[in-house]
Amino acid sequence: MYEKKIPKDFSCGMAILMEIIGGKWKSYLIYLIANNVRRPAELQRAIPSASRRVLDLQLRELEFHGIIKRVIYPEMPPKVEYFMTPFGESMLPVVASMETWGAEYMETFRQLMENKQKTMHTDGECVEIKKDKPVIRGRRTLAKAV
Amino acid sequence: MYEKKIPKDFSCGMAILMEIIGGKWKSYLIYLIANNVRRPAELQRAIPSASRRVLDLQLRELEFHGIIKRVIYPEMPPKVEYFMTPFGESMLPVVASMETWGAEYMETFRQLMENKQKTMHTDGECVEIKKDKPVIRGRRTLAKAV
DNA sequence: GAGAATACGGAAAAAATTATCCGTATCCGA
DNA sequence: TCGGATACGGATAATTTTTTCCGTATTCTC
Repeated sequence: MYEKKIPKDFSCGMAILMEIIGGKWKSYLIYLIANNVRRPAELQRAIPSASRRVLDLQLRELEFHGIIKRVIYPEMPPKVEYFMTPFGESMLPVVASMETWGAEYMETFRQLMENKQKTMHTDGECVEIKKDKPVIRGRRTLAKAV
Repeated sequence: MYEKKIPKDFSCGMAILMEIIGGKWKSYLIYLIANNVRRPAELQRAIPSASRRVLDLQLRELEFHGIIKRVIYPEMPPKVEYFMTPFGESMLPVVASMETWGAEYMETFRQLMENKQKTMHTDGECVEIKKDKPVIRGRRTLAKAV
């Protein structure tokens, strides 16, 4: 594993949760494994936009953190399956609530971002913005304004 | 803001939530602001391990994502306050559940990590590990074992 | 026997995030 | 008038994460 240089401080709950599910695909992996998608190749097919390598790495980390368990069947061709540990299962409600919130506010979020886009790329007239943003944003402008 | 090169896909709830609170200190900031720590300097004092710069950046992003609102009082010396937006408040229960889970399992997690440490740095005898890990971990070993 | 599937790892490049250090400006108090 | 408080931004370095591309090995099918 990559050797970290900046020590981490796990004195608060969020830090721990983030350490565990912070990776780009980890929450997907947890979700999938909890829903019986167990084998590496299946997981890769389920998340095609992720490279095989990262999924591997993140699965290792989830295993390292005690969230999932890797079971190897000594067969040929190789067979591996992942299972949630009890510790991992304990976090499913949290993951679910995160997913639920995100899904519920997906539209809100998208529309918000769309509006930003508009006001950011329109070089012609971003009137409302020009009205207050400079005053709000710039230090210099504020100074002048006062 | 840093211009991203890999487009993001917000088709799932987790991705949205992560986009919003993924930053290193964002959840702290949300927590603090929701608990009436409003002014930039206060926030910085509350999170001394974070550099001023990152907090600024992450506050900008939270504002950009519609989670908090920045209110400028045109005074001298400068005064700024952050407030949760309704959208931001809607995510407080989720943040709370994340924090709660993390706090609840903090000890579990720490002990787990401690054990890993032991088995990783003991060069003398990590007997249990040697018994099964190599078989589990290495491809080659498995091949031989079969 | 070539090519698919299974599973995995190393090395290096690319991308993203965070840290560090510099600067701006005003005001207040010693 | 100097140091500290307020608040902020640019540029660059360091760190971390993710991607890409290479390789290993076995078995089964065509």
